[in-house]
Amino acid sequence: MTQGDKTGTYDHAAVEARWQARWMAEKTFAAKDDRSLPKYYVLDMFPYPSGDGLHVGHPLSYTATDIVARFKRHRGFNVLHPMGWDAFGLPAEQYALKTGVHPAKTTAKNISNFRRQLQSLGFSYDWDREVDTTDPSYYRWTQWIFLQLYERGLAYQAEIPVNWCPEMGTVLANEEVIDGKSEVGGFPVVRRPMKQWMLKITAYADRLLEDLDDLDWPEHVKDMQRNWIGRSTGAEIDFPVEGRDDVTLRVFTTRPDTLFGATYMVVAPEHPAVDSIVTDAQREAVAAYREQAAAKSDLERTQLQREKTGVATGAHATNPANGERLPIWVADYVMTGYGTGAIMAVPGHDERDHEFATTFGLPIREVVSGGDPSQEAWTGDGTLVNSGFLDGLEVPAAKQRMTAWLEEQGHGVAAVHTKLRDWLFSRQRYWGEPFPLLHHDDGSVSTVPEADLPVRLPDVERYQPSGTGESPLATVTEWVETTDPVSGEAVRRETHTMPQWAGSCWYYLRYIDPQNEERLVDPELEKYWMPVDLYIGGSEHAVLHLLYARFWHKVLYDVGVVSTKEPFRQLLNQGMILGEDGEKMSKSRGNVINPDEIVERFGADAFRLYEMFMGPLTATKPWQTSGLNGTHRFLKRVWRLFVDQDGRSVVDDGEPGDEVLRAFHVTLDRVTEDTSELSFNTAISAMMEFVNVLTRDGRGMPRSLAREFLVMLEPYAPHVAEELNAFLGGETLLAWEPWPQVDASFLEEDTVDVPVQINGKVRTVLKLPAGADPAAMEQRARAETGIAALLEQGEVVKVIAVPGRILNFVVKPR
RNA sequence: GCGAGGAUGGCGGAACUGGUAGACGCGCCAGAUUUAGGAUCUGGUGGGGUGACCCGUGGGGGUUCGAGUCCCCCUCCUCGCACCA
Repeated sequence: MTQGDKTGTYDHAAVEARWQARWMAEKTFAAKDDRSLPKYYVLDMFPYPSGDGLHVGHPLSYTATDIVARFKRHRGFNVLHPMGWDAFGLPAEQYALKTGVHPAKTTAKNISNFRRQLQSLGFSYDWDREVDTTDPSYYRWTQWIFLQLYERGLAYQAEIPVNWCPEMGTVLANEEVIDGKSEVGGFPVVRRPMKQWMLKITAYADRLLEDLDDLDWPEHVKDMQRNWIGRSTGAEIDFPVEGRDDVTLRVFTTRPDTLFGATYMVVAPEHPAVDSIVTDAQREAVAAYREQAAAKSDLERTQLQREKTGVATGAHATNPANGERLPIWVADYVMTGYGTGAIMAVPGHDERDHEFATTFGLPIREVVSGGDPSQEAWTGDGTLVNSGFLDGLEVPAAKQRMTAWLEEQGHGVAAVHTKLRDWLFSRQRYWGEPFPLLHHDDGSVSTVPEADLPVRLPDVERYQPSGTGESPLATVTEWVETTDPVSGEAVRRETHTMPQWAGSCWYYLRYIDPQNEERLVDPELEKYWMPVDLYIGGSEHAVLHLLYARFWHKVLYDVGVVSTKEPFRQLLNQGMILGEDGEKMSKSRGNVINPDEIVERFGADAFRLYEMFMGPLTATKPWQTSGLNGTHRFLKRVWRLFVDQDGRSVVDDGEPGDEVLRAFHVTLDRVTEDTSELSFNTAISAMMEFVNVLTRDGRGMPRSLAREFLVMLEPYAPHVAEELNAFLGGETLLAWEPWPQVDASFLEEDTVDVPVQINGKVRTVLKLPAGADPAAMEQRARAETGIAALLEQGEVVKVIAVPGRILNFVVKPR
C-alpha cells in the first residue's frame, strides 16, 4: 500500500509482485557468510522439473520449509534454504525420442517454468545457490564422487541377470520394476544377463543400519530402511551329499538351534549343484520343473502362486548333527538370490517348510516345545527337545550352543546375511551422467583423471536406444573413441550413464558451496552448515533416495569430504493431497489442481495458508478449493484491521485493553510453540482467533502490537505482512526482525472456568479465582442453587476437586 | 501373512501429562447492509426431545470420581514389505 493506491482493497496480485521483486533485487534471503551465527539448514527434496509444472503437492512441503526458514531467521539463525533441479531423467529423454528436441532444451524450459512458479509463491530461497544436476559444472562432481567409489573398490562390473525392458530398450533397477513391469510406463520386464556397473552398498549395510538409531526420523521410515537392509544373523551349515565326496550343500539359517528338526533339504531351481546331484531317475522331472520355474515371471512366482510346488532330486544329504539321511528337493519357494540358495527344511518350526512337508507328505519333527507341530509350525521360543546335546536349552542358548558346536566340528560358521543387494548403477540411456571411465583393448578399465573432469555428455542426433542394450552414446564414435591421457593409448569411453539417483545423492552438499571449482565443497563451510537440520519430502523416497544418499555420504565421510556420519538430522514426510473427490490426483481422473490458477484467484499468501491449514503436514487429506475462501477472507480481515476501504489507516493509537493484550500474548505463545513443532494448522487457527477478537472489537489493530503481529504472520503470509508493515511506515523488511517476546504475565488468567460435575456429568460451570483451593471450590459449588438441589437428592460420598480443572461430586442416591 | 499409521459433525480438522468433545475453517440456515461482488457484517449450525433432559469420538468389554485419550477383544481404511530361510 505504498502511496498512490486509490482504494484500500487487498490486491494480492500487486502486493505479491511488489515484494517478490524486492526480495529478488535485494537478495533478502541469501544465507550469510557470518559463521559466528547459529546456523539452520532447511532443505526441500528438489523436484524433477517435469513438463507439467508444479502440482499442489510441491507447495505443501515447500511452504512448510519456508515457514520454518522464515521463523528461524526471526529467531536469529543464519538460515540456508536452497532450491535446485533433479533434472536428469527419463521424461525429457522420452520426449526427445518422440520429437527430436534435445533433452537439455526441454529441461531448460521446464526449469524456468518451475522457477517462475516457485517464485510466484514467495518462497525465501537463496536463488544464488540454485543447482542443476545436468549442468556439467555440477555433474563434474558427481563423476568425481564416482571416482572415489571406484578407487575404493566400491564400484565394479558384473555380468548379472538384470531387468531388461525390451519396450524401453534399457535395463532397470529392481526398484524401478513393480510386479514385473516398469515403474515408468508399465512395460513388461524380463531377466537377461548383461555387464553392468555395480556399487557395493552392501559393504555399508551395517553402518547404514546402526546409524539409523540416532536420527530424528519418523519411525516408519527407519523401519522401512531396516526392512530393506534386512539383516539376519544365523549360521551357514554344510551338509555332505551322500555318495558325493566332492559336493557339499551349504545352507543359511537363522535357526541353527533347530538343526535336529531338519527332515529334508530344498535348493532353488537355479542352484548350480542341481545338475550334478540329481539321480537319473529324477533327472527328467527335475529338468521339467526347472524349465517351468524359469518360464514363470517374477509376478507369478511371488504373487499368484502361493501353494508350494517342488520335485525330489533323488539325492540325499547327511545331517551333520545326527547323521540322518535327508532327501534333497528342488522348489521355487527357495530363492537363488538370498542366503546360499539352499535351505535345511524344518517343518516343525517354519511355516513355509510346514506347508511344503504337508503337501508332499514329508516328516515333521518337534524340536522346540510350545506348540503342536503336527497342526502348524511353532515359530516361538521354547525348550529344545529331541535334539541331543541341545535338549533342555532355551532357543537363544541353543542357537549359541549349536553355532559353537558347528564351528568346533568344522560343519559350519556363524553368518550374517542381508536382503540388501549391491546397487545396479548403470543405465543404457542418453540423458544421464557419463562415467569417467576408459576401456582398454586388453579389457582393463582406467579412470579419467580428475583434472579432465567433467566428461561432458556429447550432442547426439538420435536418442533411440540401440535395442541391444547399449546406450545411444555408443553410436557417437568421435566421442567414444578417445585417447587415454595417462598412457596415450587409444581407448573407448564407457557408454553407460548413471541413474537419476546419482545427482540427488549429494546435492545438499553442493548448495553449501555451489560455485566452488576446486572442490566439491569447502571443508570449513561444510563443517559449519552440515548436517541438514530439517529435510522434508515425499514418502516415496523413504527408502531409495534416502538410503543411497546416506551411503554416498558415508563414503564421503570415509574420504574426508564431509564431517558428519549422517546427512539429514531431522526428516519429515509430507502427506499426499488428494483430489476433491478424495482420489489420488491424476490427469486421467481430471481432478488435478493447477497452482497457477489458485495463485491468480486467491493469491500466494492465501494459497500458502490454505495448504498449511488443511491439516497436519504429514496427513493425507483431500483438496477443497472452497477452503481457499477461508484463508483469503482471513487475509482480507487482517487487511481491514490496518486499512479502510478508502485506503486510510484504521490502526488504533489508543492503548489496547487487557483483553486484547491477553489475546495477543496467548496467540503469540501458541504460534511460537506450534511453529516450532511444525503444527502449522493450529498456529494459523490461533491467528484467526486473534483476528476475530479484533474484528469484533471493531477498533482496528492497536499500533503498539501491529509490528509484532506482522512478524508473527510473516512466515505464513509474507507478502501481506511486508505490505502492511510498509503501510505502517516500516522502512526495513520484516524478514530479519526478531521474533516478538511473549509476556507471560498476560497468560495467567485471574479467573478460571471450572466445570462442576455430579457423577461425571457437567451440571454447571463456575468462574473461580485462579488460586481457589479444593475447599473453596466445593463451598462455592454448594452455594449454587442448582447444584445444591441436585446434591439434596442423594448422599455425597466423595468430592474430587482438581484446582483450576474440575470439581466432581460423587452422589449415591438415597 | 508381516510391519507401521489411522477411524471424532455434511466436509477438512481441534482437544496439553485422562478433566466442559467438536477450537479454527469450509459448507449450510437466518438476518443486516449494499446491491450485481466469485462481496461484507451479525447470529445459528453433532443427533433427538425441543425449557435447563437424554444420546453421542468405528463396534464390544474393562480400569477410573471422570475415557476421544489408558488396557483387552473385534471390524474397517491407508501405506509399506511380501515365500528373505
